[in-house]
Amino acid sequence: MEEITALLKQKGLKVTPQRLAILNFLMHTNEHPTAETIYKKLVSDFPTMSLATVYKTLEVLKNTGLIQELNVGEGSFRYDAKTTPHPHIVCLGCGKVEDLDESIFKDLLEEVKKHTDYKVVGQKLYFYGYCPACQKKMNN
Amino acid sequence: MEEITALLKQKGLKVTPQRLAILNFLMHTNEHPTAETIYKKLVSDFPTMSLATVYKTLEVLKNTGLIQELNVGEGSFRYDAKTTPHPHIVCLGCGKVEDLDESIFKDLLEEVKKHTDYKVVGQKLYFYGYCPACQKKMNN
DNA sequence: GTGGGTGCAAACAGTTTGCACCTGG
DNA sequence: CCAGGTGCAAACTGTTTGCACCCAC
Repeated sequence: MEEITALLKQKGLKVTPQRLAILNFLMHTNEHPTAETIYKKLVSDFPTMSLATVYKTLEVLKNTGLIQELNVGEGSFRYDAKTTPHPHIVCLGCGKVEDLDESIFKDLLEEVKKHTDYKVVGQKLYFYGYCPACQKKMNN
Repeated sequence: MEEITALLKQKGLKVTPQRLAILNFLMHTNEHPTAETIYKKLVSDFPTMSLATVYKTLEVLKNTGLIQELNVGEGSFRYDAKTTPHPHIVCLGCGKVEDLDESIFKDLLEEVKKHTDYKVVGQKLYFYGYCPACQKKMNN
């Protein structure tokens, strides 16, 4: 928990129990939760926590670069404490979102720059498919 | 307009003026409009057209594969009548969305399949940057 | 004629905002 | 002590739904 306190201080943010809880949760999960999910996981430990605080906190964490926001094409955003640009894969069966190795796109950015006169500063790569568990379900 | 009529019939859809207008508009623009944008462009010609109809129509066109839905990370969806999977680039200055050549990711899917045990069926690639016009603005 | 499509209004989900109170530094 | 954070409720945006009417086939 100290490293998390340090991260927040380093960005000039006040260290509050709510921020610690949210950032800590995001850094120890790989399920790419939505604001709603985060809120539900945390209310039990922080009964006064409100959804508005979760949103506001996610906003500041995003703006300071401590987390990144994903949009895999649902009606809502997901959040990820792994801030290096890396591709995600979405299971169309159960909706879960997992990381893919970023080695996949080693030459991709160069290739894009060659084909456009935009000044490229970021990328989001999403793949869609069926996870092993859902494939099994479909074969039954 | 006949080709559009044919496309709808071919999918077993009733050919209504609203559907013709929406699909026609999408097939002759490259601006990747939102439902709202489509609605605003069409009300002048179809004063009785409602936003609900636009949404319902986009839904059926999407389900029959005549258009695809994009989500570049705004709060809303955009629609594209070019249904081949191709990457998009989003201008962070003015918000416009343009197509990129799909040749960019020729080996990408193979690479992904090698790194995952998901059954991969689709992909969405978004790049973010500044278009030439917005770059110019920033330098002034 | 009838089943599917349309259009209105109302409902809904996710997110944002205003403001009084609270608290970390 | 006070600037900034929190929490509630209300507002807002984008999207969906229920239902009566309409029209393409």
